[in-house]
Amino acid sequence: MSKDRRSSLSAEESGAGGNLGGESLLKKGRWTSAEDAILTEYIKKHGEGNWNAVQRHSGLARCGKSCRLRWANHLRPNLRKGAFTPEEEQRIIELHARMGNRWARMAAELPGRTDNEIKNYWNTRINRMQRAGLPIYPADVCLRVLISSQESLDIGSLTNDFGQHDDVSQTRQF
DNA sequence: AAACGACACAACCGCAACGCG
DNA sequence: ACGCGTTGCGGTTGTGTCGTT
Repeated sequence: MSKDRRSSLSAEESGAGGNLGGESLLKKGRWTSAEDAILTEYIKKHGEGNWNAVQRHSGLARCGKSCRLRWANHLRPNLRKGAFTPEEEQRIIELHARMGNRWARMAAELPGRTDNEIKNYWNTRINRMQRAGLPIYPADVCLRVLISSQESLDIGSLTNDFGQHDDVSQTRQF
């Protein structure tokens, strides 16, 4: 089912002509360092945002979506690359217990980390846990989240704040 | 040394939300 | 109020690497 797609994705080194065959002239697949340089240079000059304009004016054969993703996940400054620290892992588990699959929100709580990174980490972790028959959330995390969600509920009932109601429902899962 | 599976990472797709004319 | 283009998010898939058999 996916063979054709696979071959088009691995066409990176065919360079600019990589996947230009279809009705669109936009390239797909892995980014080259040359493309990275063009995108970085463009954003330095014009700033972030307006991604379709990036596509039109940068000379890149990439759709705006792809440019945005590349910038957000790899090129923007202050990105933390490398493995998650134990502290970050702990934080992710807690955040997921509270928020569920709100990757972008979780990324906002972890400076320098991207939603994609967190999502990837979580998905492989989930797979591993499920295969091992282990609980997804450690007991101490369950407890801590439960406590903090109750506190926020109390606060919410006092201040009539919006609270994190779906978070509470998430905590019911375990 | 080769085959295989698990894992980590990168990127695409579809959809919903948003802003603007 | 509505349509349209743009953006952001979450899910999914593809690919490379590494360890195990």
